[in-house]
Amino acid sequence: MGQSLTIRVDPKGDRPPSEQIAAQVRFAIAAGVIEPGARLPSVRQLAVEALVNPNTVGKVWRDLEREGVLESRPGDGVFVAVAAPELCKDARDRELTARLGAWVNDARSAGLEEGELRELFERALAPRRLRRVGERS
Amino acid sequence: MGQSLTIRVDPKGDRPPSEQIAAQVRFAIAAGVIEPGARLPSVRQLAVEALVNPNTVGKVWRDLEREGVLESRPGDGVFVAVAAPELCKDARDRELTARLGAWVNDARSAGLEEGELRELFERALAPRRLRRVGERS
DNA sequence: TGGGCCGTCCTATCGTCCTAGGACAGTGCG
DNA sequence: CGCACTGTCCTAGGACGATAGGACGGCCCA
Repeated sequence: MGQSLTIRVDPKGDRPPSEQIAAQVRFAIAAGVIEPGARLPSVRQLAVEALVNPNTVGKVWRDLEREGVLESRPGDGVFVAVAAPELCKDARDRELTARLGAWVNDARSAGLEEGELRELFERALAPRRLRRVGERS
Repeated sequence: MGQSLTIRVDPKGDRPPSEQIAAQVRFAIAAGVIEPGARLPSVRQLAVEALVNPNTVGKVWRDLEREGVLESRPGDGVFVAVAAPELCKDARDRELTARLGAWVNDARSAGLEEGELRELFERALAPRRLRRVGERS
């Protein structure tokens, strides 16, 4: 319980660091890893951990406050809002649905049939099983 | 048959226009919509259709030629290479697998169980059916 | 041969995002 | 009170991609 939250940022990912951080925070709240009233790492502290600029973290905190997910108390810290879980679950479902819809759309336009989509999905669900032939379970 | 290829670019999408065009071309080749030897739209022509800069299209043609997908004959046009379908199918499968893997990873970190993942997947496969609650199965 | 189309290349400019470093006011605690 | 910590704000700069406009040589066909 010491570390309630671990943020990982890939500086050369296809999505900017600020969005990566925001998405991870939203998902953590939706999953119940962080609960309303909980305090988040400070701008400078998380900046060191995630290897980003303090301004980048500050921007995320500000954006999430405008969404109603966080409550910022200058001089004290930022905290998870009461309505945050509901908001984040909605946002999570919307984002996951949109991404999966785009994936299905792209896969179909690339000539894959429904059976192949299902096969890829099953493989993605169980990446540990049926990896190679002779592998310890 | 008149229009062998229609490229759509969303200027404010999360991915840059050049990558959107390259992905659509690769997918079209993988799907068999365009076959080896076929001629692609000219840099200037596609630039007008897709509402992008000719330099952007030129960059895509050059990148895809370095991949071995296209063959550029200056003064004549760019054409689908013989080995392109194989290359594009591999690239397509790798990209779709990676994207779906990332999706499953994110969905799990957001607190969703395997059953919920399957439900979202079924819904994405059949967006027309089971829209609302009270519907015959 | 000449005109039109082709891909390529060049320089310059713009917008967006992250980085960098500093300054400020508010809060909590000893 | 005084100090450490908090979020916020400001200016400046760089990286990256797209845009803009032009110039070059190659290819096809009348």
